[in-house]
Amino acid sequence: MPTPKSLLERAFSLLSVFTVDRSAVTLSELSRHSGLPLSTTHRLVASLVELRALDRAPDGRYRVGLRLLELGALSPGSLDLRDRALPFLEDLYEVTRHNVQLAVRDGTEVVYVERISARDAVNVVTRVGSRMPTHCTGVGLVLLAAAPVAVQEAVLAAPLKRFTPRTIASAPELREALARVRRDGYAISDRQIEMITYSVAAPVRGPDGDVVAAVSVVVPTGTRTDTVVPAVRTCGLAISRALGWASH
Amino acid sequence: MPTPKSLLERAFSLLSVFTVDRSAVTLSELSRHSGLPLSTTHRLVASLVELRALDRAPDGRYRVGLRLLELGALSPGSLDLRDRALPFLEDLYEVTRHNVQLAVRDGTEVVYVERISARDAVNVVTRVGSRMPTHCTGVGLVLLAAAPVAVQEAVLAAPLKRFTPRTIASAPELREALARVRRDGYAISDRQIEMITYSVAAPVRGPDGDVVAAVSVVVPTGTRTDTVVPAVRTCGLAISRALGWASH
DNA sequence: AGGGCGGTTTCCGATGAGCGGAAGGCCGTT
DNA sequence: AACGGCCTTCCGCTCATCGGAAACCGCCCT
Repeated sequence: MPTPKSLLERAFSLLSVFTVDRSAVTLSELSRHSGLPLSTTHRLVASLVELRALDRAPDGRYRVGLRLLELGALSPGSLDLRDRALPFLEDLYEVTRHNVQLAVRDGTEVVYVERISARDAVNVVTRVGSRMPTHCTGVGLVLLAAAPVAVQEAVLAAPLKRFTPRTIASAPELREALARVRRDGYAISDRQIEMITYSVAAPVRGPDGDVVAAVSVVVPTGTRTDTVVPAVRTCGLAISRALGWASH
Repeated sequence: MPTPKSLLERAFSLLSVFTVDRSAVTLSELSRHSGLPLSTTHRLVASLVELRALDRAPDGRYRVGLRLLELGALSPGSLDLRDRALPFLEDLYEVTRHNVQLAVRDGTEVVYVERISARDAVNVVTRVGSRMPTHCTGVGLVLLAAAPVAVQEAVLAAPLKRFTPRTIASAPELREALARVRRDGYAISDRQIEMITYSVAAPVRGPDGDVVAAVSVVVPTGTRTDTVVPAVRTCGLAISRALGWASH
């Protein structure tokens, strides 16, 4: 948070203090974590509460306000995409009984817009609204493979975060993986996040044929791919069709 | 939008231009609908794009950015509540095969935080993040019945919007309905929104026993209540228990 | 009781960020 | 060529914002 100057920047650096494991904070915590002077924080927070962007709990702590949930629900993918995709995601879940996810790309990252979580499934690292790098997730590889070259270069140029020994961590490896995704039409991210799971992802296309999202399912290491892959690919095609895409 | 003066107010009046059926707008539309001068709009929008609160589509139109989805996902209910409740909501869906909803109260309105939509269910008026009045929805009645008196009075004092001939539209009716909810421990909102559906709702309690949310299921008019009511109530109790509530 | 402490709220003068009218550029359409 | 949307840039005035300081409020400890 290097000295934000504009008011909006300040306001957002306040909002950025909230994370999954820090969802209710006091005023002073907000001040400390955002780096803003206390009195400034106080004033801004008051405005944000006024606008319902923040909520003040009876105990004095602040939480993210429902206004933001409302606005977030309008973000691309949360509207058309989400509604149309849901039934097909449910089908995919029905078949696989593992975590099913729908994600879109935002810059060099992926953002999950929908998730169906199996009650007793492996992994729960992702949630709606959360971000992950593109290089190490199934959805990421699918979305990156279809992204503008500039974005791909940006990812390739930056250091690739490693989660496990199997994580793609070098540019050549990543290039090869992307080529494979383009050739095959789907991606497998094998034990890149955790050693006990791999994910299979397929593209979702809009009416013009460009990739607007990716579906994936996360299954335990050892699951046979020959049943999962067709299911995911079919799901991707089905959602694409529901979005108005007609294969050439 | 009566002449917002603070910068944040202006920014939010821009964001408020976006709605479910107006999710992509041009700069001038933003200016017109928000009432802000064009050059001001231009400057603010640029900042918001910078912060990823807005996205600019290739065609020049603006959409709500994924940053807001990310932040919205941290709002109360979207975190703890949502995750813990989901499995039980799925159970309820499994049993009823109709639209299942989870909502919290925000001031005098309810906001839906989770929804499981049956593919071929009646009604799709609600969606995650959307708001409804308290007086005419099942979840609304449950939440209002448990709300501070000040909130109840505020609702009773304001005009009650009527959707159908069956909508509760007078203060005495509403008082009686709330009393019934408190007595029975659940609410039935019969044909208040559409004449072809009614909804059954039950409270969800936090560790301290206070009502933090409400579950409901929307079923077609004519469905027998004696199977639906126990299912919804049980679901509400199950989620409460999962949240740490122990019925004294 | 006293006193220290962490958090919260209020005040107010200086200042620079934000304001928005105006002018100019870039399409399509008539 | 002229018109009419829409978008972008410029720039001098001014008022909203800034933040240090000081008071305020429980709360715990001695």
